[in-house]
Amino acid sequence: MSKHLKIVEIEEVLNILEKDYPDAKAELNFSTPYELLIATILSAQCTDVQVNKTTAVLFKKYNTPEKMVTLSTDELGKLIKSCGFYKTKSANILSTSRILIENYNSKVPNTMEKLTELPGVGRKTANVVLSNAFNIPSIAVDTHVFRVSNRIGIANADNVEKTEKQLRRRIKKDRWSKSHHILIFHGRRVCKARNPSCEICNVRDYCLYYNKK
DNA sequence: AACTCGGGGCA
DNA sequence: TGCCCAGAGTT
Repeated sequence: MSKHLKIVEIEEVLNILEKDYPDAKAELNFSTPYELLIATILSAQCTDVQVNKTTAVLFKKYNTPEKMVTLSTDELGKLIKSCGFYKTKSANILSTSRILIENYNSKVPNTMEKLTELPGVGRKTANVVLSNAFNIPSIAVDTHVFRVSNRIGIANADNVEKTEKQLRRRIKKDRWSKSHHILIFHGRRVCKARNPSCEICNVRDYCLYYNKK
C-alpha cells in the first residue's frame, strides 16, 4: 500500500492548482539574473516582502557584480541588515560577485554545478535562479514544497533530497517550474504549516493529509 | 545530525 | 513574548 498518489492523480492535482494560481511565479523582484541571484541569497530564512524592500534600495546603486564589490562587507551588511544573517550573506554576496567577475565574465552561470559552487548558493537558491532567470526546468524543494507534496501525497519522503527525486520522477519535466511555483503558493496561502485552511482547499479530495484527519 | 547565523513581522 | 520566514556552511 503506497502512501502517495498515482501519476494521473498528481496530474489532476496540478491542473487544479494551476487554475487556482494562474500567475504563480517567484515573488522576488528582479530585472536581471544577477539581481535574482542576489535576491535569492538574501531570501534565506527571510520573507520575500522584506527582501523586496531591501533590494529596491540596494539595486538602485548596486545591481552588477562590479558595482557590488565596491562595497565592504560592513557597508553591504548595513544595507541588507533587515534580511537577517547579514554578516554571512554580505560576505557570501561579495565573494560570489568576485567569482562572477573573475571566472564568468560577470555573468551568472546557468548550471546547477556551477551555481552551487558559488558561496551562499545551495540547491534551493540555484533552482530558483535556473527556473526564474533562465527558464530551465527545475524544482526547488523548500519547506513549502516539501510540506505540501508530502501532505497531499505527491511525494512521500522524510528528507528534501528524496522528495526532489520523487518529484522529478513523478512530474513531467516541462511542468517542473510551474509546479514548483504553484506548490509554494499553495503552501503559503492554504496548505500552511500551522492551521492549514483545508476548508478552502480545492485539492483536499485528493489529499492524504486531509482525508486522514 | 546538530549547530550557527538574525532582524522583522505577526498573533 | 514566541514563533516563523522561497537556507547554507561548518563541525
